[in-house]
Amino acid sequence: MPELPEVETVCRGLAPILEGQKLVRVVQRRADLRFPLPERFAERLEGRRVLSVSRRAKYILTELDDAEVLITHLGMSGRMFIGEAARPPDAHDHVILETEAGRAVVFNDARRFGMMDLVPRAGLASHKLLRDLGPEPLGNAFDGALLSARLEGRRTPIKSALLDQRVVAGLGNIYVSEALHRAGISPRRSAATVAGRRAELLAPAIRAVLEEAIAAGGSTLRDYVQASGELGYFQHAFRVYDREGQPCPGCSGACRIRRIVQSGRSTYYCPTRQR
DNA sequence: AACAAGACCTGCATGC
DNA sequence: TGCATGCAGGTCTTGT
Repeated sequence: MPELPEVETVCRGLAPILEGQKLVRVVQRRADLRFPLPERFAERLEGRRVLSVSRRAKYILTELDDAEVLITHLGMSGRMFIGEAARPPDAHDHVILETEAGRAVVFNDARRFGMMDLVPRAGLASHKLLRDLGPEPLGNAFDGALLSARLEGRRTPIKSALLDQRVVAGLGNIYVSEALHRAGISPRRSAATVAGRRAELLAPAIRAVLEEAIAAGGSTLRDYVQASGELGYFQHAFRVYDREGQPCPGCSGACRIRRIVQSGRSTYYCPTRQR
C-alpha cells in the first residue's frame, strides 16, 4: 500500500521512537518475508543503538551504531505499529523491535511482499535493492529537465514509466494517477512524448502531489501516530484514484473519471482534461 | 535493451 | 451461509 508519502510519514513517526535508542530485544517471528531474513537477524540487531531513521524511495533506512543499516520495505501491506512491548502478537506481526525506553516497534505484513535486510553501511548505495533507483522526486535536483532526460526514448506509456522506480523513485499507482491528472497529461501517452515541454509541467505536479500528501499526514496525525498505534497512514482525498465514474474535479462539465488497465494495474484519469 | 506478463501472498468485497 | 472470483497503494523474475 505505501508509496513515498506514507513511507515518509512512517519514518517521521519512527524517528522519535528509535533514534538514540538501544534495541534491547528483537523478536523475529518468521524466517522470511518476501525474501529470507539474514542469518542471525535478531541477534545481530540486539544491543545495537539506532543512529537515524531515513528514507530512500520507498525504503526505510535505519542506521545502527555498528556501521550497519537495516533496510525495510513495506511492500503492499506492510505496516508499522508502536506500542507497549507486551502487545499480544497478531498472526502477521513478523518483527518486533523493543527499545530501552520500553517502546515496541512492530512490523506487520499480511501479504509478506515487504522485505528487510541488514547490510554494512559502506556500499549501501550499491546494494541490490537501492542501486538502480532513480532520483528522489522531492530532492533539489529533480526538475523538468531531469525528468525529461529519464523519459527520453521510452516507448512505454507515461503511466508505466512513472511506476518504474529507475525513472523516478517513490511513486506508486495512486500518486502516478494523481500527478498525471494534475499535469493534464494522458496516462496513455508515450513517455517519450512527455520528455521536453510536458516534463516541465509534470515534474512540479509530481512534487506538489507528494508534498501535499505528506503535509496531510503531518496535519492529520499527531506525531504521525494514529490512535491505534499505527504509523504513517492517513485519510487523504484523491482527485482521480479509485473514483471511476465520478465527476472530474478539474472540469466543470459532465466528464467522468475513467478507469483503464495498463501493465495490469488500474489507472484513473479524466479523458477531457488529460491529453 | 525495453517492455509486458507472471509470480509472490493474504484479505476483503462482491455475486451466485 | 458457503464458495468462487476478482481486486488490492510493490517489485523481482521471466519471457518475448
